[in-house]
Amino acid sequence: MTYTKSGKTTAFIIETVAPIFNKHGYAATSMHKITSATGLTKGAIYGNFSDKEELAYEAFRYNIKKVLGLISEHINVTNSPIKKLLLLIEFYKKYYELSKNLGGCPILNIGVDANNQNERLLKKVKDTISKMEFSIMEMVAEGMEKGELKPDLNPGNCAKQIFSTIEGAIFMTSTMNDPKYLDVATNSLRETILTHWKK
Amino acid sequence: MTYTKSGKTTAFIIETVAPIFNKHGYAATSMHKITSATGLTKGAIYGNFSDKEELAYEAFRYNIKKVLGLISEHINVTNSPIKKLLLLIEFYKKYYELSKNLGGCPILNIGVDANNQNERLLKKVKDTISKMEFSIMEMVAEGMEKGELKPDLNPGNCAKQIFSTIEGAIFMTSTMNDPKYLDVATNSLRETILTHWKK
DNA sequence: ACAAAAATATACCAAATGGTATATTATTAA
DNA sequence: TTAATAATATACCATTTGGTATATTTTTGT
Repeated sequence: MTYTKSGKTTAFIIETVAPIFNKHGYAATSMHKITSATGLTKGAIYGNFSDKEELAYEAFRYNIKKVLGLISEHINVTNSPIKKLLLLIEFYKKYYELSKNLGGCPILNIGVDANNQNERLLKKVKDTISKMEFSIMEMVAEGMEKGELKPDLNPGNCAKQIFSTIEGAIFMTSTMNDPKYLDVATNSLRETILTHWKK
Repeated sequence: MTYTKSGKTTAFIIETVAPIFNKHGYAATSMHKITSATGLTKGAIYGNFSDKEELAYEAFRYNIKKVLGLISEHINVTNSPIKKLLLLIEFYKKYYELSKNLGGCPILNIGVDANNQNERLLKKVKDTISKMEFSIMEMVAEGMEKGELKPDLNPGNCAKQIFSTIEGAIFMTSTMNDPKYLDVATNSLRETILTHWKK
């Protein structure tokens, strides 16, 4: 087998740098931090990425891919839409621990950091949010079709409520360093689904 | 009358600089931005503030004072705790417009920005959140005492839920540039209060 | 094993960074 | 009005910033 190095360093840099950008934001992440964290020189970094912005962009993509992967994994054990919704909410109960590895929630951190600062990154955050919101919306809609959920729900609003509530709890929990907020929020969402949305 | 200039420039600098720090964060707000925005020189800035951090700190304090002032103003037209809660929620319906002047929500923006970056600023954010949460908790507790709210509520959890939900909606609305999230969140909170918390 | 190509390190750059010492200008109280 | 004082401007500083040209090393296909 012809061992190929191509792409390996690129991936290593992204992995290493992803939590740094996520934790400290774009402006506060210097090239020096990046070289010292990776143990590589600027030559290596700029040989693999055109500039700091591309690095930040790829770092965000990496983090999102990771989170979305874990979510699908956790959710796709059932075909029932309502069960999927409940599993999604359950996923975020343990999200505080997970997000510590990532350096926080990428959507929240980069969303705030890139706003009014980096158009391209902000667009990527927006696209990610839209995508996740759409997935939740589909679950609700499918739940209505299958008769699991009440027929008078607004799937778009439900999706907005779920995602917005979760992001708020993530912000509070990570700012206050207290998992209680995620607890309260996920409990409240579960109650809403079971006692008001469920048919 | 002996006109005194003392403190006037200090106040002017804070006012001018507050939305900048709020919008761009600490690291991305350079002293150059500050001097060009105020039309003053570094001499004037450093004559009034010891360093950049103090400026950022005072800027946050200024923004918070502004927001808290508007909230009290909006809420303190009644003595009924439940009405106060509903007015609080109503206040955030129009918060998107308001926050544009401030350069976003200071609690959200500085909370995320200062996390893992600036201990002193983060502490101030935490204190502010605790304070606001405590106020909400008191409203709920008083509502229970006065018989406006059901007696089996957990005031601390209620406060966490309200504040957390609102911050999430602010994040989503300002990131997606769509007031819909604040709409959905405030409607949902109002419903919860009126149909589940109200006696 | 070897030449070509790809990846990385070194040494540098101009510009920007936060901050300061000192000169200059405004303001103050007498 | 004037001398003292407070506030601001100017000119400077060392350090750090993101980035690059080029030299060196590694990896690759043969």
